[in-house]
Amino acid sequence: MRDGITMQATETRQKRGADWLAGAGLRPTRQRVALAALLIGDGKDRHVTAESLYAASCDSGEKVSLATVYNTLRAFCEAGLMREITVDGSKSYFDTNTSNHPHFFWEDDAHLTDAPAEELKIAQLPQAPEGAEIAKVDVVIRLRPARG
Amino acid sequence: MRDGITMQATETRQKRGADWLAGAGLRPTRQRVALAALLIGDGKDRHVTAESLYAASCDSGEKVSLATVYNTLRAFCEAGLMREITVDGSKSYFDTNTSNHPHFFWEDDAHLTDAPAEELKIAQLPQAPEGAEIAKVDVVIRLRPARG
DNA sequence: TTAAGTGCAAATTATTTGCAGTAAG
DNA sequence: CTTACTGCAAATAATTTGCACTTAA
Repeated sequence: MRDGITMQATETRQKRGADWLAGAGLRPTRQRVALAALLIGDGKDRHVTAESLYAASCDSGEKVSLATVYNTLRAFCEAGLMREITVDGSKSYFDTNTSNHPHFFWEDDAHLTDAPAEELKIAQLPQAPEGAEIAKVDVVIRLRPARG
Repeated sequence: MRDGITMQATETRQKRGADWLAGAGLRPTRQRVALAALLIGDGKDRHVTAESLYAASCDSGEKVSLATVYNTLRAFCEAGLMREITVDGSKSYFDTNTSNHPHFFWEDDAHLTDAPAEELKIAQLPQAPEGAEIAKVDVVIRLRPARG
């Protein structure tokens, strides 16, 4: 073990992943535990696409098919463990932080990060039209490299 | 002419469409004028998908291929005549209202409408991280049918 | 044992593109 | 005339699905 703080034993990360699954009543299969470990193993929030998570799992040496990555991300969302974020028409992003919060979308390399929720203050929101109610408000702050 | 107010002559609508194109320096081909007439012919803002606009053009009797609808919507966006809105991972929406304003997304039938910009008051926005600047802030208010 | 999960390859959906023909300036 | 536009059909890209096989409970 080269680094006691940042490099956790794989077993620890997998334990956390398994617990996370158990909390949602999901069957802890080898591939789900592996993906869960990659997603929340170090306790940090993460934003992934199916492709990026698939790449990460390949890198980590775990063998999980791309179809399973897709199915698993869907299952995690349905179980309330993750949230799907819509920012770019072409692909779907998934966030391990399920609280309601704004996002930064970096237009130059199309990646997503959390924006500090406490810095966003909405003083007034348009009211929902008759017969409808607000399900969710999505705020995406698109960023580009600063000029100069 | 059955209705002098709501039913405008096709020529009038097409004239408007042609002017709109001319204002952006786009060549007024038959298909562009037809699509433009459908989009802004009556002066109202409109939200379309490539498919919905294609369907509308078929209904109106104009013959425009789906590929051309896609290419034309892109061209209109590049020319600044329309704005692309990202709300649903699966398809792209296009808005004839190019001002910065929030949207209502009706989850039950996946359609989009404008939300009143004056009713949205953002008191504070997260500041852009070092080296980045805010290009745009997208606000999408997701609606579901009110319970009951 | 048995219902749920997995992996592959084929299917779908939204969108783009190559290219030959058509039309606008 | 000359370059941009159009339409078709084929190509892509992201994602889903059918189905035989595996595995957790």
